[in-house]
Amino acid sequence: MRLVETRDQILDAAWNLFAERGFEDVSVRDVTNTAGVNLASVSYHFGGKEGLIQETVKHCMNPINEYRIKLLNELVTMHGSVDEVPLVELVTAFMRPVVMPDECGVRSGLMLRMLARYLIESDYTIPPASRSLYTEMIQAYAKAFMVKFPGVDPLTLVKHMVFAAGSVMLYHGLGKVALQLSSGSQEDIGEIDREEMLQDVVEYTLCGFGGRRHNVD
Amino acid sequence: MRLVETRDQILDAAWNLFAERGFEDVSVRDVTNTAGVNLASVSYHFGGKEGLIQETVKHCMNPINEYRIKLLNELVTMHGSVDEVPLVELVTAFMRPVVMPDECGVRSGLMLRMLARYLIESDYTIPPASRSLYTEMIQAYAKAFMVKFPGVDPLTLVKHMVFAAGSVMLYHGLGKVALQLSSGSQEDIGEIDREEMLQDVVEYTLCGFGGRRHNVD
DNA sequence: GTCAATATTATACGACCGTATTAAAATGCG
DNA sequence: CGCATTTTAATACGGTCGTATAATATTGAC
Repeated sequence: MRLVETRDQILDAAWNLFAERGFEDVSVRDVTNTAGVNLASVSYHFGGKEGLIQETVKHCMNPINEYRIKLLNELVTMHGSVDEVPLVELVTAFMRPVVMPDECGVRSGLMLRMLARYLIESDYTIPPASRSLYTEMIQAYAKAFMVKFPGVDPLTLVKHMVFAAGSVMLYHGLGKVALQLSSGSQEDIGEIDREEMLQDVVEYTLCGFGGRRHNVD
Repeated sequence: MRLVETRDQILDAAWNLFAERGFEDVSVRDVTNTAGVNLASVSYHFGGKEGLIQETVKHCMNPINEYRIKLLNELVTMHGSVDEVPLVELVTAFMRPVVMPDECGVRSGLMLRMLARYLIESDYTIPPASRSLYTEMIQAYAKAFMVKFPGVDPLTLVKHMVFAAGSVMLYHGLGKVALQLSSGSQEDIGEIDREEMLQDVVEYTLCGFGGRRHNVD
């Protein structure tokens, strides 16, 4: 079956190029040349460039949110009920798919970058093909956090989820720069350890969610 | 003096257009038409599109970091020494310029969006014209946080600063969406109250920096 | 093997892009 | 005023873009 191959080759090339250089900066010709297929294939399979973008983002975003839901469900069944799931595991389930996208089939650390790109360039609009899943995910976690923090305003919890999602967004890119600058050294700091990063951001998020101020000063 | 007017008109138009639609998506013609000046003015005053972008970003980024440094200095002189500045005020000084850009002459809430755009599209590279100021700012705050947390690994503190900066980045855009989704309602939630947002994100950041876990479960 | 459906290719079209060139106009100074 | 400098304007150029069209090739069912 040739049809599947071509379509997937295009998506594969689009994924890498879009993530690396952005949607506007990559031409349909760039994609088809990289994929080794004909220019017109994009129109045929995706209806045009915009369709290709939507499909590419969907193939990146949906597995993340599916993985989040899966992890949450696993936690609930494992501990019997939502309110028995430790907060740290809840937060980890929420963050892990973003830091470790490979675990849900989303390759490469370019994922966050492409997602950020799309969100910003599309006026923070979740692509239609991913919206219902996103809603489901947000609501599931919101409900879980509401169980853990019965006294806290639900809106505040959602805000914290957004803060948490944002925290990790700059880490891949700016994090390296900032770390480099602050340490004063010019040499590249190299790849960031993902497990350590996950632990860091979970700890940080955990404190933010906890909502209690540390007793310094 | 006509020269200043034209240059400023271009920067003004570029600011709005770039923030709203992105750098790639806005043509030099869009800018000059909006500004009501001739197409060639951009080449003349900025050397080309790239020069215009750099200048626009600089005019948005530098005041933010200058304001951050200014607030920090004020706090130090006010309280006598760094270690006497309450942590909450330190975090507020770091966050406030980003949430309230108008206070340092950076108009409109499009600032964060344009900055995010630029950082992502430029591979998280701070523009050369803003780099030294950025470095100065990061190092000043890093030093201050090190005073407040003498036992904490400096690298961890920088990470927390990056987390904090990221937290607020999605709030303008995705925050609205998420809040809307989670509440289940379809209607637009309207403009976000900035003072409330600052308070929220400061509180959240404060907890993250505190590094102590809340005693839920 | 035939044939309709599906998939791929080659190619052309019109539109818009960023920049350079050249001329016109405005400005500042003696 | 007169003139050199700076600024604005009109326009042309080469290139690339996304898309549509038409022809060719491949597939799968009978």
